[in-house]
Amino acid sequence: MAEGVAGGRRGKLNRRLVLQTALDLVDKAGLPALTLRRVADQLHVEAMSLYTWIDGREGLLDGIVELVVDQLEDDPEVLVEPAGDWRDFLTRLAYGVRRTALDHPKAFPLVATRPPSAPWIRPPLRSLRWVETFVSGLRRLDFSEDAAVYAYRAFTSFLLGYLLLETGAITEAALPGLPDQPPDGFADLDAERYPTIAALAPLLADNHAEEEFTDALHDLLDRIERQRGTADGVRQVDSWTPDLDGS
Amino acid sequence: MAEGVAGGRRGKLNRRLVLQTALDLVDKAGLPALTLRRVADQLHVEAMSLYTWIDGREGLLDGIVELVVDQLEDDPEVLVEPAGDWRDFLTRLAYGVRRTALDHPKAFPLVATRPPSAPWIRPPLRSLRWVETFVSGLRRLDFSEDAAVYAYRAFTSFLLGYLLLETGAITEAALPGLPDQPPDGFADLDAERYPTIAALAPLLADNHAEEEFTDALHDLLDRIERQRGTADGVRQVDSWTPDLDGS
DNA sequence: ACCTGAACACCGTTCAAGT
DNA sequence: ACCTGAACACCGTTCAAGT
Repeated sequence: MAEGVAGGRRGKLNRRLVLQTALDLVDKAGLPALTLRRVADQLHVEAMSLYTWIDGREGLLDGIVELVVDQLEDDPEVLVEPAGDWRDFLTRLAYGVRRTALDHPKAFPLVATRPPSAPWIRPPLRSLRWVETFVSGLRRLDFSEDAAVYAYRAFTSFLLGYLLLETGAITEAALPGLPDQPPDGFADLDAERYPTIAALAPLLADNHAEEEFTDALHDLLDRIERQRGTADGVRQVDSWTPDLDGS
Repeated sequence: MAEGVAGGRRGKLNRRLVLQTALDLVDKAGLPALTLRRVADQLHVEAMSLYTWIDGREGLLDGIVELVVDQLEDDPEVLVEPAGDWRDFLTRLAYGVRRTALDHPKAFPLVATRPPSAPWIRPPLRSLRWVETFVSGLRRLDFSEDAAVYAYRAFTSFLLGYLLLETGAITEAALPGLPDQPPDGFADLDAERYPTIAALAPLLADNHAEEEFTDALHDLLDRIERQRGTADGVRQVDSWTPDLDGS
């Protein structure tokens, strides 16, 4: 079960090794189990040694997010340079992000909630590289500037909400519940107070995660296509005056 | 700025007072600042006294989520019994959840990521009460069982992704960045490596949160309406055999 | 029934010291 | 340049003791 790097140190420490060990720990034992001292233990090293490679606990968390997000680049299905049409481009990207999330369900809340380094970098596509890949890809596929930015926002909202719920449904087996119950959570339901829930229990318990993802993605792409067809960007725009601030 | 209850204890402790003090602390100082000892300090009490009212730190976090989610019931715009059509019902609910989220942007990640008590209870509508309200409301408005459950899933995914990003964009002013820069985050951008981002900087920085919410909600309702019109629930269903497990 | 004092295990982080 | 030992402040949680 995802042994990864942890378990014994070979050679010297390095940033990548520290981050991978931390991610392994989260994957196995969950976020609350992640402490500097435990990561250090795995590496047969003292906790203070980690400070050479990461900027404290906060820096470690950022590094884990970095590792998860960068993993997307190793996915052969995801195309950094769009080859087909834009629907193909975004579909491959969406499934790639989903695979990454499902690979690390316990780390995904971190990807979702760590404050990004700039307000316009949106989880789960939270790196300059992926923002550039996304918008430049769409620009090359004849999206207007407005449409590309609109698509980036809609795409990230969709992925974030959807995947956070899907990974969450995986994760929450680790609860203080009774261990010998079926994990549906309907066993102790008060059917008097919640009659509709009781009636819909089999439907609610059913899990069609992948089909729902496919359906919702399809509708999202339709939405992006529709918006792309309209004249200007997000509704009536009042302040598109392109005054570049900064340097 | 949202003084709330904290600052001095009048009378005896109680669960509500403990939770409200904790929520105030998160609203003001952020999640990392939340410790049992600090909550106790605010109440002029020792940390151990809290254990009478909450089940440790984990219980405190769950209680905060409870408080935020329950706040929705006090929103006069939100109708627990649907009065108009289903679009009105869901629109009021959506804006109500959004108001709640924007009231507590720093607590919203908690609402989003705390493991729910059952896998089919989906943030941010994460209480039996709200699940019941949602599905029974739609059932009364002539939604089929399948359509009501489908709508619940689509609605929660949408709200979660959208509001987590909107509240996140508010929160992340508390970063280790230089304090005298404009907070756009474009100042130190490497325009060579990220030319499209640089070109789209003004568009990316622009914030149309409310219009985007309105747009996306509109499309979501269309999607629900479309799905409602189709024959069965989520695509071709293979296992709708209603075998009620549990007691 | 409710709150406290003392204690414990564990945590992140520092700093001077080692190699 | 990299790692460590010792120390510190702070944390959650326990338990017996107070009222």
